[in-house]
Amino acid sequence: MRPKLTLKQIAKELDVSISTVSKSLRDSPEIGEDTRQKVQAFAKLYNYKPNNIALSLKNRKTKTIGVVIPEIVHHFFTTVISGIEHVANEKGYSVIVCLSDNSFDKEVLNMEMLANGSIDGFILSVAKETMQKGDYHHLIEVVNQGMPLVLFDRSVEEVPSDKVIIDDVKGAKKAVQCLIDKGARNIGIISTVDYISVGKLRTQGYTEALVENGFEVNEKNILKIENMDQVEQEISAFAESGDFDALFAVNEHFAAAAVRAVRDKGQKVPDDVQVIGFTDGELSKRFIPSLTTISQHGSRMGEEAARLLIEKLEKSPNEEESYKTIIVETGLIERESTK
Amino acid sequence: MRPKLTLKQIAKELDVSISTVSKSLRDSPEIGEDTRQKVQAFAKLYNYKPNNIALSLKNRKTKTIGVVIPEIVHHFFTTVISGIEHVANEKGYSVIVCLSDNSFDKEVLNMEMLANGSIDGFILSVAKETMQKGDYHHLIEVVNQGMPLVLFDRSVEEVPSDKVIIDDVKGAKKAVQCLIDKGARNIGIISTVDYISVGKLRTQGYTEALVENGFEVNEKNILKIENMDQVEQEISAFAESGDFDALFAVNEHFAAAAVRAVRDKGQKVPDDVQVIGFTDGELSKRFIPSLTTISQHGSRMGEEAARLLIEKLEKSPNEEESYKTIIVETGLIERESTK
DNA sequence: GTGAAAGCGCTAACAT
DNA sequence: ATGTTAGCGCTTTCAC
Repeated sequence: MRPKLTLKQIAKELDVSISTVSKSLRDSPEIGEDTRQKVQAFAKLYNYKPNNIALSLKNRKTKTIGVVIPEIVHHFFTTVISGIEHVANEKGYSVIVCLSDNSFDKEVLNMEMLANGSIDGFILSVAKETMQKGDYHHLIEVVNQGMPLVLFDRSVEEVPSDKVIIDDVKGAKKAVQCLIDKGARNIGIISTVDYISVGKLRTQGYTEALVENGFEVNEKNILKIENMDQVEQEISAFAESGDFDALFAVNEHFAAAAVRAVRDKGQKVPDDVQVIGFTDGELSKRFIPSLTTISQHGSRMGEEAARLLIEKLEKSPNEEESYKTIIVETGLIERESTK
Repeated sequence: MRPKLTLKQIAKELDVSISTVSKSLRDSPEIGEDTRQKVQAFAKLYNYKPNNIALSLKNRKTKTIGVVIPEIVHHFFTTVISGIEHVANEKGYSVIVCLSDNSFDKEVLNMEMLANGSIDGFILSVAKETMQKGDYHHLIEVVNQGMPLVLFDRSVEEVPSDKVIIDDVKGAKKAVQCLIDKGARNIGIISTVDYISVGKLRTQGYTEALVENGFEVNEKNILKIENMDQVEQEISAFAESGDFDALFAVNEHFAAAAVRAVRDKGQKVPDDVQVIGFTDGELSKRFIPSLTTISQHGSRMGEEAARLLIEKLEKSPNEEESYKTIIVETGLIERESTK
């Protein structure tokens, strides 16, 4: 077992001072040609690589980005991470991923841990529980300490920071408009409870689209799923409860469950009931029928978030503060679950 | 903007020495009761937290685990990460995730980056390209430097390290046996090319199961998918090519595609053709028909890997070296795609 | 009971 | 052209 080489050891080995070694390796003009050659050759031979931790301590920056997300077993977040990774690596940054499990406490804990020098800045999507509590101290605290923060997807107005979001209202309108254009007249929405901002906004988009098309909004056509353990049952009951010719689901699981509920009811998708989802994942693509969906472009969001963060990290500290919000356009992907 | 507090500042503020502050905070008995109280109160008030980087440098350990995986947009890896995260956090470790994108070069680069002091040990699943090349220098190098490494899923014999794998052969046999028990007589397998060890092993399991049951093995019933861009077409052609009454797919995408191919051919799942997959993801669960599958217990694998790594990290360095291989049992989850 | 000093690995201003 | 020194934030040994 051969432990990692340090400058000190090289210096001893070559019988020069540590700083000579350091300068040689960084091609400082102060150093004589021959010494430089010698040192570089030695370093190369033994595959010297500077210690990141020491560099971090010295430079007061770690070149790593902390990502905190509610859950990873979720295709959307996964694509976001992938987007973040790509631009981060491109610019020489590492990514450290923490999961909040949608818990407020874990979110706080993770952030504290990372904020103590481990990272240069945050990219974060707020935990469900945090939104519920409406307590954003930890986020505000972090920006007060001068650590850049980019919020994405589940973002909150109360925190002064860069943001990358989609236009949920517009996306939902797009979905509903699509259904109306395809002849739907009695459209149900399967959404989440209102404290999840995306659920709320998508419901709003649904309502607006109906109104703009001169349709009535019927509260009975709006399902807000509370308990994630009973998604199937709730959706089944909902489908039974009304005479829908189209259903708009705010995520792909709900959409899949909706298709199943329609089937169970003895109706056909898309002939009797059209279904449209939100978030374009594997499930939507592979499902039979494959699901028409509003795509969120997760990896685009990740890329934008990373770019925004790195931009902030690398600008001179005395530039004036300003926060951007990037709205990533949603797309409509038509597949088999609509006519 | 209020930057992070350091020991130095506390010392100045309280007009004591840095070491007094340090000791007070760590409840050293050397320090007088009153000073200790004073320091601790101050630290608490201003929410002092020690700098991780400085601690890492001092202790020569980072309390973080590096995870390198081929891709994240893949439910299995996602569940593994989630498993790793949970036990890591429990034991006070952070997790830093890097993607190799199945590229040899990116795998090497990522590992070099992480190995330079950023982490205490690796959990890794080998990139496709790396397996293809059969070049494991970077892995061996890392263990030679004394950095613990745990390989999971796509593991390689050539590297002396702990391993967490599933018994692919046995899992595949379980799948095929299930099909045979349910009356299948002409079973096709949809696999990957042989340099992907899991593809090879699962194909082997398939063959063994057939032989053990007194069936003939027909090369024409074995599809090895080469080009991931043409999965659908290849599977369609394969389904058309034979008169199968059951198909065993080595992952869930292939299984979903198989169902579709069967449908396109005008046959029914499971009545005419039964289908069974490998890896239990969202897709299998939500698909219609939902897919019978061999489950890999990704999060169990992640947990085991993390436990193995942390165990090694925390044992005294002079204990004798020994490598464990943990085989996580596969399970059979019966759903609608089999009779 | 408190503080000074060394050291983790590295860089850079400042000697020589 | 090379070396010495200080310092990033922290712990710990050793003096006082």
